[in-house]
Amino acid sequence: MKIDKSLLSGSTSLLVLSLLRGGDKYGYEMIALLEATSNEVFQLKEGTLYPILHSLEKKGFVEAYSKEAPGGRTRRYYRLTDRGVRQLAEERQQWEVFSGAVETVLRVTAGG
Amino acid sequence: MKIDKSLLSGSTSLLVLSLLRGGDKYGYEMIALLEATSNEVFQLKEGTLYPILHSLEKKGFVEAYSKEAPGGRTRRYYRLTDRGVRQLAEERQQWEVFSGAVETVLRVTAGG
DNA sequence: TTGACATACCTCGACCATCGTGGTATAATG
DNA sequence: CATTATACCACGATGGTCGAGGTATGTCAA
Repeated sequence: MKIDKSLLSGSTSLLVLSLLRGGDKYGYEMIALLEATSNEVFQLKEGTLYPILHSLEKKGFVEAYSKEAPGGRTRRYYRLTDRGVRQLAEERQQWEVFSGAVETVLRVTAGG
Repeated sequence: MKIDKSLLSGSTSLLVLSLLRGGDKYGYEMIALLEATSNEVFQLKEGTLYPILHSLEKKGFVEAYSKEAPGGRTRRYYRLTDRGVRQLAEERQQWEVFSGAVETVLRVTAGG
């Protein structure tokens, strides 16, 4: 199912931080991983992800380092910082509150 | 709890359509109602809601009509059209898919 | 060795949704 | 008569995402 893009707004950093909680990852990997774990619902574009990663780095939530891949190519890995862990917890809670509120409105008004 | 505004993106029309499923309403009323039913999580600004209402009207999902209020003031009520009902069903399903996908990513990557 | 393709990173301009501010007007309150 | 609450609306700014494009390397087959 095609999802309206604007729904994604605001949850991307939560998703990225969440991915990194499972271990360091590089950009291209995250896009594929997000697509796989979400059943193709999330199909982040590179033009979306890289700016997000740079912004998270600037805010001190992630740290980047380069590492040689088996083939000899260099990849840019991202690691969650302590501040990033705290930020993840914060954004997770915001997500719970927000989605809970949406569900409540849907339930109350539509008798669902 | 303060919610990042961008989380709201994309779900506002769902919320508005959903409100109207419970009966015709006017703008000012919707803002107050959304705030109340969501436990103060949603605090739509007028500058946000009215453009949304006009856009929904333009798309044929709602119809507007003026009605005199008890005091003598004129209010602009909005009513869900048949197309609006279908659109609501569509957006509801998108929301379910989307929020389910977020939950999945959170669960898988953070062992929650 | 040449071309095609997948991997991998990045930038930039455009778009769109939301916000904040400000404006208008009426009814109720003191 | 001034203030507050109600009620509608427009407009410029902001910020997140997209699409398109650029660069570079490794792999595979012809």
